[in-house]
Amino acid sequence: MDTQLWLTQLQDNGYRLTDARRAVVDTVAVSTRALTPVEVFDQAREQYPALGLVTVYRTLEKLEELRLIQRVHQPQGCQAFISAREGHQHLLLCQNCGQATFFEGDDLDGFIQSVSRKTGYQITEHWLQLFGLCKDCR
Amino acid sequence: MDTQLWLTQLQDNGYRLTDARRAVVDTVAVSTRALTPVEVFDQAREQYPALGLVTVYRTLEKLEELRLIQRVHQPQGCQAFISAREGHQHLLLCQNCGQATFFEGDDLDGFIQSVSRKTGYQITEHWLQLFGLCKDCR
DNA sequence: ATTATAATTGAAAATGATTTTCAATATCAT
DNA sequence: ATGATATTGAAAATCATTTTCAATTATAAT
Repeated sequence: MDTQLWLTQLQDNGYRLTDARRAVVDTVAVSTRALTPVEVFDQAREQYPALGLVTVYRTLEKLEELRLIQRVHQPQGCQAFISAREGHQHLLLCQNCGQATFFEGDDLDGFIQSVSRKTGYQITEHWLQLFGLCKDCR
Repeated sequence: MDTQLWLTQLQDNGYRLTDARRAVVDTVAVSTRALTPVEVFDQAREQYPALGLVTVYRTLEKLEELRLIQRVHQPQGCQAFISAREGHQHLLLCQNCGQATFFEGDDLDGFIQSVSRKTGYQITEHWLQLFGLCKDCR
């Protein structure tokens, strides 16, 4: 997956490669679901049992800063993270299994311009997120 | 504003009307910005100084349950609430002053259907939020 | 109006998530 | 190999939210 890329990115930005970080990176890079810090902690400890929860928080912070992961907002909470995509992509989340799928969405431009005209706002960013049931859960 | 409506709604749902609740309702119903529990607490205490923060949390919980307010998700955090609109509306937030403006957005149907077709998901809900600068701040 | 009952209150304590501090350890450039 | 320094995990601190509880208050029944 992106594991190797992420490790390289960390190193290129002056961060050191450690077993703790490798375990966190391996866990998050591979997941198709958004994971909370504690979920990352539990899964990553299978690979590196000495891992501390604090290190999970610190590593997630760095990965977010490098835009390799992104925070996922959901009705149940907003602490989960998932591997990010290049460019402008939106998320589609399965309400049953948590499966996350990205999709492109810049067909919105016309719509956004019309909202801008009507409201007088200068619009610089948008969040679009879809919820439903994935192929397997529907 | 919606103050009276909200109080009636609370009462109709078996909740009692108290000075503490009136202060919270007055504060949130009138605000054009999303407010965090502590912001509500501070503002509402100007009207009812004996108010406790716990009561703010409890009242916000009830207002959300009655769908009179809704939680606002932002990059800086997701603890703020704002007066909700009837029907399906989306939020436009000013990144400078926090001003919130609602807009209608169901022109998305075609787009959502196309994503559904491509991904195999049955899509039941969507979140769209725009960020930018309001008329006054741009 | 008075009363009885049950909801509501605020304070304090408990919980849960995240951040900071710190001494020990591990990475990596030399 | 060595040394400078980033990183670690544990414990403590902080911050947001929830729970507990005895006192108070709104309201329905009288």
